[in-house]
Amino acid sequence: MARAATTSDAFNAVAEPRRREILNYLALQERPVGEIVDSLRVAQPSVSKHLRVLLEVGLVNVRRDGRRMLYRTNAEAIRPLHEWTETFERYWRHQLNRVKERAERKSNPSNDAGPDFSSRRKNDLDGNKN
Amino acid sequence: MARAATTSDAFNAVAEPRRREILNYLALQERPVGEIVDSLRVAQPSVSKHLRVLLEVGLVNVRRDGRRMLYRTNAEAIRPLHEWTETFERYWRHQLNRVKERAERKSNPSNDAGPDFSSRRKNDLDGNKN
DNA sequence: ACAATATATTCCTATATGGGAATGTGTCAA
DNA sequence: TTGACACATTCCCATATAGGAATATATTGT
Repeated sequence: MARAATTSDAFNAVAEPRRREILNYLALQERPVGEIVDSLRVAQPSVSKHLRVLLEVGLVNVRRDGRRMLYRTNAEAIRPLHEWTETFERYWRHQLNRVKERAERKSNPSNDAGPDFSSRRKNDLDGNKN
Repeated sequence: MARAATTSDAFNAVAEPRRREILNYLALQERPVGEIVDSLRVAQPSVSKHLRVLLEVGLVNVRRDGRRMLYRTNAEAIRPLHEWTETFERYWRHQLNRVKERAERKSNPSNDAGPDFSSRRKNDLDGNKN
């Protein structure tokens, strides 16, 4: 199986950075495609395609105004993401506390041991990725 | 250009539903891979691969315990997503107000016009997709 | 040293992507 | 009707997936 379609849900649609920019831009006011093109410096067909994806997952609305199409962010569709991330809020608060505690104990001089590999994080295995 | 790598940032990593499940599961406690396999009913190699992605973007931590690897969600890495979605909170509040107003006006009987296509949303153009 | 356990990696393939270029479609104005 | 303008769609392609199957690696107990 390949990766899920970008149009399968808001999570996938929003994974693309340009689409996030567009959503930011269209949050305040509705705007015609041409203004998005000019403001974000992206080719027009590219913008149209991104808007199509956003429209399919309900992240934007459109209405026609003469020959222009006015798009606007539908903030409501972002709520599910907000709510999912929110369930982790209490955890990072805890972690912050733990970090603080460790920092406080740090004033206590006792360990000068080597580096700690007990909890690897990203760049340990980055190896290659340029 | 193809889609950005799943390992390019938290947004992309989290787009995959199974990876979100894993993050939920590992938020409370650290767990060995085997338990994830059993609990979420996913093939072991699949779980390992998802964990690799999550590790590369810093969404989980690991530490070894004998022959087991204990993974745990690093909630802190989810904050950027939370913060991005948060910038839209005020907008959906506004929209909710507008919806409420409309609902209140609804008690006023006056319009029986046809359907409104002025603001298309998803399923209007869904056409085919299965 | 060896078998058993736990996890990671590799190989395979169908599928969807995003950008660029070219072209299609719809709307207005004269 | 025709031309100009504003968008949308199509075609092409290099690239990266997620899952399944098979295999590799690491650690422990005997």
